[in-house]
This record gives sequence, C-alpha cells and structure tokens, in this order.
Amino acid sequence: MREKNYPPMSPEEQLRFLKRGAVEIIQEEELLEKLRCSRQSGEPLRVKLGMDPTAPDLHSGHTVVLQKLKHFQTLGHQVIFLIGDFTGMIGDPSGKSETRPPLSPEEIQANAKTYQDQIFKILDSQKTRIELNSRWLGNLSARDLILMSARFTVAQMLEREDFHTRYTGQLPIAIHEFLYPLLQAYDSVSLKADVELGGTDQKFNLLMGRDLQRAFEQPAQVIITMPILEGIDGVQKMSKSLGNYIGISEPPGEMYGKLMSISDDLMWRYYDLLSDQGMEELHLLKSRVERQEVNPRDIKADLAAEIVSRFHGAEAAATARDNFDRLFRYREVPAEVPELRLLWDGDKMWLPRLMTKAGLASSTSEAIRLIEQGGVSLDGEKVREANLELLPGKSYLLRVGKRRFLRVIPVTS
RNA sequence: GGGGAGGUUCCCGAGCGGUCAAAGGGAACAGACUGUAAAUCUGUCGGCGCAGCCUUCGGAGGUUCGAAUCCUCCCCUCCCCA
Repeated sequence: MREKNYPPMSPEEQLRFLKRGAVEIIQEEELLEKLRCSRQSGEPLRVKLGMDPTAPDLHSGHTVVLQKLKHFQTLGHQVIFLIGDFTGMIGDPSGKSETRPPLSPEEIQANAKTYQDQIFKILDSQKTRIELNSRWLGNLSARDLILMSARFTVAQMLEREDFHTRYTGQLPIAIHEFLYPLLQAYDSVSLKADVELGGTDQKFNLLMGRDLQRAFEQPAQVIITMPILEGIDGVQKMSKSLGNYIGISEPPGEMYGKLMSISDDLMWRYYDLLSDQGMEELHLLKSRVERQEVNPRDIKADLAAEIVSRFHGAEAAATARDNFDRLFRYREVPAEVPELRLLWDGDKMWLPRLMTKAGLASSTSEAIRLIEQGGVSLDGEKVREANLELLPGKSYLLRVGKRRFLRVIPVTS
C-alpha cells in the first residue's frame, strides 16, 4: 500500500512523472537526454538532494522535495541524500535577511543523526546513498578554495536576490556567506551529480553547481526546483521558527489535527504538494467540492489520513481520525484519555493547584483564568468557580479547552 | 580611530520622573459561531489562595518621597566617516 509499483517507464513517461509539482526544470531537454542515456546504458542517474542539519526536525515543507527524490528512487535512479554537516557550520544565507548563527559540531552531528532517522520514513533506506560533505570539504585547502572562488565574481554573487537586497539595503554580508554557494556547487562536482533538487529559494546555488561542474569539465547537472510550502497559517513559508509547521516525527494525533486546521484553500495546495493523489483525481475532487457534492471537511480528512499514514501507518491514521471526530464533530471524550497518578497526601486540594500539578496550566494564575473563561470542565461539567476544593479518594476527568484531557488518579505515599 | 542610533514583557514595537505590569500589532490561549482546530467576533495574555501584594523594561551602582523613564560605569547590536 505504501509502495506503489510503477511499471518500467519510457524516458518520456519518466519526464512527465517527474515534472509533477516542479516549478522549474533547467533544462528539460537535458533531463530527457540524460534519462535516455540512462535507459540505454542501464546506468541510473545520480540524483542529489542536500540539506544542512541546522534543525533537529524535518517538517512537511522538506517532504515536498523529499517526495520528488523518492520519485527518482521509484524510477530506479541512484538517490543521494547529502547531509551538509560541513556547510551547516557556515549556514546557508539563502532567502535570509541576516547572517545565520553558526552551529557547533556537536549540534550538527546530533541533527544529522535525526535527519537519517526521519528521511527513511519517505525514502527506501536500502537504496539511498547518504553522504556527508565534510568528507570532501573538510580536506579542501585554502588554495583549492581560492582557485574555486576565482571562477566567480562579486557581481555574480550580488545577482542573487537576498544578497542584492542586503547589499543595497546596507545590511551586512559576511564574506563566508559568499562561499556557501561555492561549496554547495563543489558538492555536485564531488558527487558528479546528474540532477540536483532543491526549493525555489535554492535556484542560485543549484545553478552555481552547473557552472562549477562545467569548470571542472563535467557535464552540467540538471536542476529541478520545487515550490516552497506554506505553513499551516497559509501565509508564510513553513518553518520551525515561525511555529507553523507539521513535523515529520510528530505524534499522529497532532499531525492529523494540524492538517485539519488548515483552510480549505490551503488544503488544495497541500494536496498538490504533499499527496500522492494523481492530478486527474484531484481535478475531479475539486470540481465535486465546487458543486457541493461532497463536504470539504471529508476531503481534508482524507488528506490528513494519507499524510499521517505515510509516517505512522494506516492504523494510527484511523485512530487519529476517530479521535478527531469524537472531539470536534461530536464533542465527546476521546477513546483514550491520558492518565496521571498524582501524589495526593493532604485532604483537600484547590482546583487551580491541581491543574498546575497536572501540567494543565503553567501557573495558578493561568488556571484561574482558564476557569473564569469557561474553559475547564471536571467530570464532564463546566467549572464556574475557581475556588473549588477537591478531595482525594476518587479519580477526576479534567478537560481544559477543547482538546486537552487528563484523568487524574490520586495516590497516597 | 572618530561620530551617531539603539537594547522594553514570546516576537515586533510605543513609552522617556508618578495615573506603567507598561499603548498598538502579531503569536498563543479561552469562549461564541461553524462543515473541521479556517475566516469572523469577544475575552485573556508576569507571578502569588489575587479588590491586595511581589518581581520585571541589557547588567551593576546612584539621584529622588517615587525611575522603564535622570546620572555614572560596564556589556552587546547596528549605521556613517576614516
């Protein structure tokens, strides 16, 4: 179910398959030519995707381009996932309005490790080649670096939008930031990449790879850019720092809920970029929603289920869906409520204190606020009075807001 | 090296001796509405058993009945000139 079986495709069919969702392919004819050569020689294409381990968690935004990599893998090509452990120490300035803070080698290592765990939820670990660019960049001498730098000019660097913006806006550009695209390009040289994937914000760096490969008398890689996914707010790009992301390793319930919270408009965008649904099916779905033949909520639920099952399996997705429906459609208590055994020695306990002890509020002030706003219920009944004293001896079902449930079981020492 | 601007509550950003736990916006949280946790509207948004009190405005001191606001020193960021 998770693994679709694609019949061997002709180069033309492969191209059509690979074009789905891509913003730009430079150059399309080159790609077709490479696919043909590959078919003829039986030699798979080397397809590179690089990511800097600058954050411990990957999110759905990253999966857009990972899915594309997966497509190549499905077609039998050699997929190389490059972890930029060396470049990560520089920090990619792409799309940034300021210099990134450098990460320590320890952080880089830890992040690189979690990346490997996460990408194999999408890619086939048996068929994926993992590379760390410190392997070749770490041995690069100052001489090598200077010779490489000599192939490009400051004016070329300033063509890039973010550099240009900063330069004209009198914002600082550190010298090392100019070196980043160069090193990324050198990765392509080292790997003799046939294709490199990246987000649209990577276009400049990807193009540098082509230039540098030519300088090293290699055939230039084809580059494929993928759209940058909007976060669940539907406005800004998905990123951890903006808090509008869906993490790959998030628990199924969270993932499902976040997907259900997106707007109907955004849903189609997500379908486009994250789902495996074919284009034809999507068009059909869209028109059915427009004609009000189906409830968009159900379409969204299908999307959520598809994504959740990709990372957690079909069963977890079904449970998540069930819980969501109970909670938000029928306003019921979820099937499984987390339990907390709480040491409760004295006799009476003030409700706000219980809430903070149970982790349902960060302070008694907050607990009181929640109660006064009508956001707390105890054993199914809304609490109206913050000055409520509870006795141990029985367990309590606490609900805070719409979705936080906890059964508190008093324990004596 | 010289000159200038600035560091405020999660973020942006006002305040520039008392009426400041600090405007406004964003985020977040709660409530209403609903087809879903969208949109919209309302409320909350430092802590404390809370009509009161305590701790916050880069750090340390000081002036004052009283300081985020004035003074001194220090730390940090940015800009301009060289």
